[in-house]
Amino acid sequence: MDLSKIITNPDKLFYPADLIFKKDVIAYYYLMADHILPYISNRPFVMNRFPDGIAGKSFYQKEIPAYAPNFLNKVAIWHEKEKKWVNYPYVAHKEALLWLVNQGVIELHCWLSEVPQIENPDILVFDLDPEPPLSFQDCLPVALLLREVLLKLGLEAWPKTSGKEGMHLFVPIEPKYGFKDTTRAAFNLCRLILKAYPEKVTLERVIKKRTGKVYLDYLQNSRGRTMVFPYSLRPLPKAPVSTPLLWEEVTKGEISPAEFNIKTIWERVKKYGDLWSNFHRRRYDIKPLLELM
DNA sequence: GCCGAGT
DNA sequence: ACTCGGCAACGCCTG
DNA sequence: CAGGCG
Ligand SMILES: [Mn+2]
Ligand SMILES: [Mn+2]
Repeated sequence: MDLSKIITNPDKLFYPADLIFKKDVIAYYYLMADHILPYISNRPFVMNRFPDGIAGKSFYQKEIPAYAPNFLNKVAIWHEKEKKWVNYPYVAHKEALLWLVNQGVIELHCWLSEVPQIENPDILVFDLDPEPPLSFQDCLPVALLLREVLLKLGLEAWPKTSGKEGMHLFVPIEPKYGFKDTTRAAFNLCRLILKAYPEKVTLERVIKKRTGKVYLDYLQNSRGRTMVFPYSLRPLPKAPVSTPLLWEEVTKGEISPAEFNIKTIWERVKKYGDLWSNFHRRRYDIKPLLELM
């Protein structure tokens, strides 16, 4: 791979307050690629682009640019409302990832399904969004209860920080259901959590009704929605990283998401490697969740 | 980051 | 030669 | 139905 053919403007300032340059973002993804690719490979990718850094104008882009190189793959996805096909890029190797990063992509936003089975998600997600002034700490007991119930039903959840204040649990599933099924499965479990923790969580879609609660955003499992994937940088001061966690850390609660960032993450990766390295060893059937009534 | 339309 | 706008809807839920 | 939401 010839980086000099892929990278432009390496000295552009991307995180002004932290003196983090475009070349630092490129280097981060170059060095982290082996930990990232197992999770994002072959997933339809939505580009959230910051060509002038996090303080500049940003935009989302689904359609792969006409000028993209052949080594960036694409997949046509039907958009029902617009009645048209949209060609999404998907990453299959490091070179493709770095090309996207050079385009100003800072965050890794991917579908929960993989090519070619794009209509069958292989991840079920539990998206914990603490409504301010709640914070990451308030997600912890909710995440633990989710894990406990999932284990009782025979499913395994993998925790990470979102990089902001929230938390994500990913459950690897067999890609044999549709998005409506996985969304229903997530809803069923979230409804159970609401029953157990009515003071802590909410399923309300109207923001004004969420005050003081953690929003369990089960709709994040719908078709066309994306999630931030493991080891994604976030476009926030200090360049926080969406960081895989030990359940022991979730239990102890002595961590905060801001401590995992582009500068500090390497010490953690050296100590633990990829904490999700066994994520793909087993996939689960969501049937027990569909039967929760 | 790059293209294309307008000036 | 230069500037400037565009680059994203999807699909669900609520009232 | 229009509008909110992520
Ligand atoms: Mn979230
Ligand atoms: Mn959310």
